[in-house]
Amino acid sequence: MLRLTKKADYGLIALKYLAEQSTNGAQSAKDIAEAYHIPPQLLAKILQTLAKSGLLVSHAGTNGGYALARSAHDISAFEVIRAIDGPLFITSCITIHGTCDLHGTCTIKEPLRKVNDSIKELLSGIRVSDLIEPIEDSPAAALAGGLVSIAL
Amino acid sequence: MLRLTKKADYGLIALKYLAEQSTNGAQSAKDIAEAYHIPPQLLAKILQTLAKSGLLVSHAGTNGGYALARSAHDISAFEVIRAIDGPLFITSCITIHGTCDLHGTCTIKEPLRKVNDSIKELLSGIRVSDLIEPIEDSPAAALAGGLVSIAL
DNA sequence: AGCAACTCCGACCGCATTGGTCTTGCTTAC
DNA sequence: GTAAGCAAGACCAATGCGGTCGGAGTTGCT
Repeated sequence: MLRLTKKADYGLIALKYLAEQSTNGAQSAKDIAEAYHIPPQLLAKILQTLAKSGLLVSHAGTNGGYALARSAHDISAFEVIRAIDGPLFITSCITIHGTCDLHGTCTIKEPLRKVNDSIKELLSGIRVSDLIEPIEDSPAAALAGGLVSIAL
Repeated sequence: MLRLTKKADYGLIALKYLAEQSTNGAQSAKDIAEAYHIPPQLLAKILQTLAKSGLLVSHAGTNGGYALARSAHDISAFEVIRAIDGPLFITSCITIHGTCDLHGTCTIKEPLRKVNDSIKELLSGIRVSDLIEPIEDSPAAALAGGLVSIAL
């Protein structure tokens, strides 16, 4: 259920790495890939996508590479996932056009949309900076954006 | 992002229908399929899966069909989705064996697992019975299981 | 300025999964 | 016995994910 793609995984890992190494200037796709044993060319493509989305800035040439466009604290996991996987939704009922392909007889669309929004808020509350420090369960809870309510 | 399969959609729709028609005895797969313009044979396969998972009871023969095994109030959306789509997880890092394929260097596994659990709780709080009545935003909020907290 | 190394960038491809169909066999009610 | 309905399996097409390849542009060094 609810699988997000490997690309999104890689993207998050890369962003975390870039956040950690932000003082060392730009990091090349190859370096990041080697650090985590990720297929280099695949990661390169992911980073390109993120750069096109404005989350990263790219710098070509020798000693070039990628760097965060914003502070790690201002980039949410939701933005990253949406940039990579596209604006997909929890259910096929909810398309980009908002229309349901079930001839208007789909009756579970609205409840699922609420779930969709809740998940969206959930992910929006998670920042790249939150991924860095080792997890401290209790105190980080407040930091993470706290509570997400679901109203059916 | 976070798409759940069309099969799960169909399954939820069918369960909602069965909950509504629970007083009329068993409903055949064909009837449900026609009511919502769903491919009959596909829905049949989905209902078989749900029956095998113990969420539905099947009754063969004339006037046979499917009925809810439990009260609509006791079946959560999470159970339905898991029964149909299997025990998949939000990220490829979290496999059934709990091992990460990134050679132990995956550093975002733990945060994402928390997200995974939160979504699981979110869906567990939604019952089939909640899908039936038209959405009343405010009062239903409390009914739906209330608040899901995420601790990073 | 010219060269060479480095890095980004876009197009391309195989394969797994999903959505959907067909066929056959078994069970039950009338 | 027959018709209605479930059960179960193989089978097929398409979408999209994961991964690869070659090219174009930029930078630093001499």
